[in-house]
Amino acid sequence: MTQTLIVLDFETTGMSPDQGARPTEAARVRIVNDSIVDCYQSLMNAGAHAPRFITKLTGITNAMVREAPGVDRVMRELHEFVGRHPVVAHNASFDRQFLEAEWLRLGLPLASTVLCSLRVSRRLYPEVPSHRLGALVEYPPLPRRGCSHRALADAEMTAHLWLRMTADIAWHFRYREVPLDLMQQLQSISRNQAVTYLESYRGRRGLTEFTGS
DNA sequence: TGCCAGGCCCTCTTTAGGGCCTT
Repeated sequence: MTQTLIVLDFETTGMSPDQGARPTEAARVRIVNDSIVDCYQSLMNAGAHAPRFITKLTGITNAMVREAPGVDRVMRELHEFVGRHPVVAHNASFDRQFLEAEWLRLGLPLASTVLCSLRVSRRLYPEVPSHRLGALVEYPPLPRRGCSHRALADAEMTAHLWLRMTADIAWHFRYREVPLDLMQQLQSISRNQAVTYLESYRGRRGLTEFTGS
C-alpha cells in the first residue's frame, strides 16, 4: 500500500500568530513509502516585519521577503499540495499554529493528521541529550544540505529523521513496514510506555508483520 | 537591554514548577 507524507517547515517573523507573527518561508518535502520523492520551498510576503534577531537566525531579510510571492498564493498552493495527506513537522505544534492561522484566514480547512517528529524522537531515543533538530540529525549523522533555520534544509532534515525513526522501529521490533497509525499512537503515549507499546502493537498485528526471526 | 508564546513532558507532581523546542 502506498503511503504518502508531507513534511513541512515554516520560517516566521516570531513565535506566535496570536502575537502578530507571520510566515516568511515555507518548505515541503514529500515522502512516498520510505523515499523522499520531491522537495520545494518558497519565500512569501505577508507584509510583516522580521526583527533583526530573526534575520540573523534565518538569513531571511525583509528585502528578500518584499520581493517574494504573496502569502495568499503560497499558502493556497500549499493547501492544494497537502490535500488530505498526513503532515509531519519537528515540534509540530509550532508549524501547525501557523498553518491553521494562515489557512483559516483564507477559509481553507486543515484536513490532515499532523504528526510530530520531536514527540516521536523523545520516545524512541530517550538517551539523546538534546532533541533539537540540528542535534538529532548528528546522532548519528544524517544527510543534510543547506543552512539550518532555512525552511527547506530543516524540512529535509526532518524527513530524514522521520525515515530513520521508522527504519529503527522496523529493525528493532521486526516490522515489515511501519504503519502510520503506529507512529500516531506512539506520539500520544508516555515515554515509559513506548517500548511496551511497540511490542504489543506487533503482537496485535500478527506474525505477518515480522521480517523474520 | 531584556523580554516576549504555547504546548509538551518530566518530577523533588497532580491544588505546580520548570526545562525543552519551535522562530
